[in-house]
Amino acid sequence: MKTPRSNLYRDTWCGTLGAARAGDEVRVAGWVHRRRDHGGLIFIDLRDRSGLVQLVFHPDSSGEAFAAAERLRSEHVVSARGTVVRREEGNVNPNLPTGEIEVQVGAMELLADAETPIFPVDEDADVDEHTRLRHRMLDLRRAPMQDALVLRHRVVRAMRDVLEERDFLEIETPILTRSTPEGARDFLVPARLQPGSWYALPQSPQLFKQLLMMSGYERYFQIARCFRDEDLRADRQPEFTQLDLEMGFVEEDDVIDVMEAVMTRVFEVAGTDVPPAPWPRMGYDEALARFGSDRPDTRFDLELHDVGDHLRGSEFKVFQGVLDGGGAVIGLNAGPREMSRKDLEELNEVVRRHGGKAVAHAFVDGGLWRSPIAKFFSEHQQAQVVSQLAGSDGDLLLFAADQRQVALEALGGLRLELGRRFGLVAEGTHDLLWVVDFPMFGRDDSDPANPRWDALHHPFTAPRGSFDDIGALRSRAYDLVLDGSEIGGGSIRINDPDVQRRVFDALGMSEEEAQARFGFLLDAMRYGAPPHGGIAMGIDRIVAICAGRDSIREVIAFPKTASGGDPLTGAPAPVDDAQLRELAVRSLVQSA
RNA sequence: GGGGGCGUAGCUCAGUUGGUUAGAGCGCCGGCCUGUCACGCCGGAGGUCGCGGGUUCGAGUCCCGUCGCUCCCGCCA
Repeated sequence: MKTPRSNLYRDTWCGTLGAARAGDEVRVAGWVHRRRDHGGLIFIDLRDRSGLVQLVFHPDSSGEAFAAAERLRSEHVVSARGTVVRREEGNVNPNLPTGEIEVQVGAMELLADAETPIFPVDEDADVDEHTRLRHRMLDLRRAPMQDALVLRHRVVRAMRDVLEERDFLEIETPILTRSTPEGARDFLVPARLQPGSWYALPQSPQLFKQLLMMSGYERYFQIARCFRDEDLRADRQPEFTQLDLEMGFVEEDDVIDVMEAVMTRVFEVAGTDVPPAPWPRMGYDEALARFGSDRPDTRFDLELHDVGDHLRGSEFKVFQGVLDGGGAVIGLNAGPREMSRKDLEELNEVVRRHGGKAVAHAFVDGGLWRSPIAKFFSEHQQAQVVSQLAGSDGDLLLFAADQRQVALEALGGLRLELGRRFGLVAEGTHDLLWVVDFPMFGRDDSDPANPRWDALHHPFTAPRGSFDDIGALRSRAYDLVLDGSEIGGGSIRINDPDVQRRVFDALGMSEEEAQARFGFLLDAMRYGAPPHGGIAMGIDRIVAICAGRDSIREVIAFPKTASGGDPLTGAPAPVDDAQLRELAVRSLVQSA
């Protein structure tokens, strides 16, 4: 860190002191990290943002400072003046960057008392997350949080740097905007000046950035806060941050090229070892077929195979029924695994959780199966499957039978669980790929009376192919996947109002409805809309993975709990009836 | 909306089959200590066992409900 401007409290950072400063008079300020009181000699580790330095208090050199030091406790805030002294030979602390020196204090001022911290600030021991969040100001003092937020700053800085080099403009878009059906539930804000009407917080700046392209800005980006009122997860918060960008006159390769440059710099500054760009691209169909996911974790194999062809015509009614019904039997080779009955039952549970019905198993034995279901299949069938799955003696083969997509996704979920359970990913290894060629629409049959098409990406994504077969239409979308986590996604957008109308139509939106909700976009397209496309990257997820954290809450200064609350501020909280009246809002919830 | 896990001292945890006065480490407080750096030694304080109800002679332990946290499915790019 650069030398701070000298003032009343400090003229140097604790963590920057070293042997080169020996003999200097310095003024340092910070928090009492630890104290070691030897009665006649007191050591204080003083902490500021830059690190630690050891202060020494001798009773003879400054009785007043020594007396004050006797009363210091953890997290007291002090400013101290003294001399940087080289430590004697045996007193050097090699574990401390400033361990070659110490500051012999001549004068000290206590700037603020501190109550005993509710949990230790000076060590990284696990503390219940709710306690950490309720006292986040203490938690944020601890090294892991400081490291994470510094890393986050560097990552965002790297993004800005690369985009600056490539002539992007950083432009802000509204936070109070109009409700748009981009899939997720909106956060709503009542409009006082127009009783009965509501703003929505943006799920993303999607429409605004497209308008910016139509307005001639050509290369835009924003570090954008986005809001989605859906249930939380380890990698999902109701408000989150994206690197949002859009480019005019581009096709897929242009956007991907920029993002590979951006992310390469990001991984560089984060010290995250990833394969060099360009990163491989995999079609959606292939990702699903091989890994049972549209965001495959390619750091380990255990790939999926459709083994149905070998198993047709068996006496095993479960498989045969599925095959007769147009379904598939998917298998994977889990490798040489010891599995108790209980373990196998747990695998069943995993498969069920991911939408499957059950998992069948067979151990490879002499090129054939040792399995409760082996008797239903001919030796030829067993051998064919063993061969297709490259099975060796002792390998555990696992099968799921269902509608093809269901079986693939269920076994894909099982694959991830096996990867975790058997530690198939070496610590610190990362893998990246682009997933491309997504279907434009997904079939939603959840309501049998009203089957319909949903946009798999969002309805502004440019389609590829013919509207004659909506199910076969592909989209010009691309997702970037890191270690099985979707860290970003984007697409080439529609810039032709007729195509946009056809997409709305396919989604079951009437002409009038489309005009009412997106008239401004359709209008804009009629006044000279260039071909354009872009991408949005999930900064929270990227930083979490680079920092090796399991949850994005670990890289957000003030995150929310799984129920959407903030234990620090108590948000969300009830408001006065007077406030509601002013907003023309009536609560349907009985107050307690 | 559904399923799993957790809730005992300030923090992290143990607590047997339901059985006397609920324990440990760290932290905290007091005393001693001039070269420690997770300082050390001696002593001490500290508990609504998340909350409510039930079963029982007796509940931290069993049952029901409830609250909070968390992971996953649904949902969500």
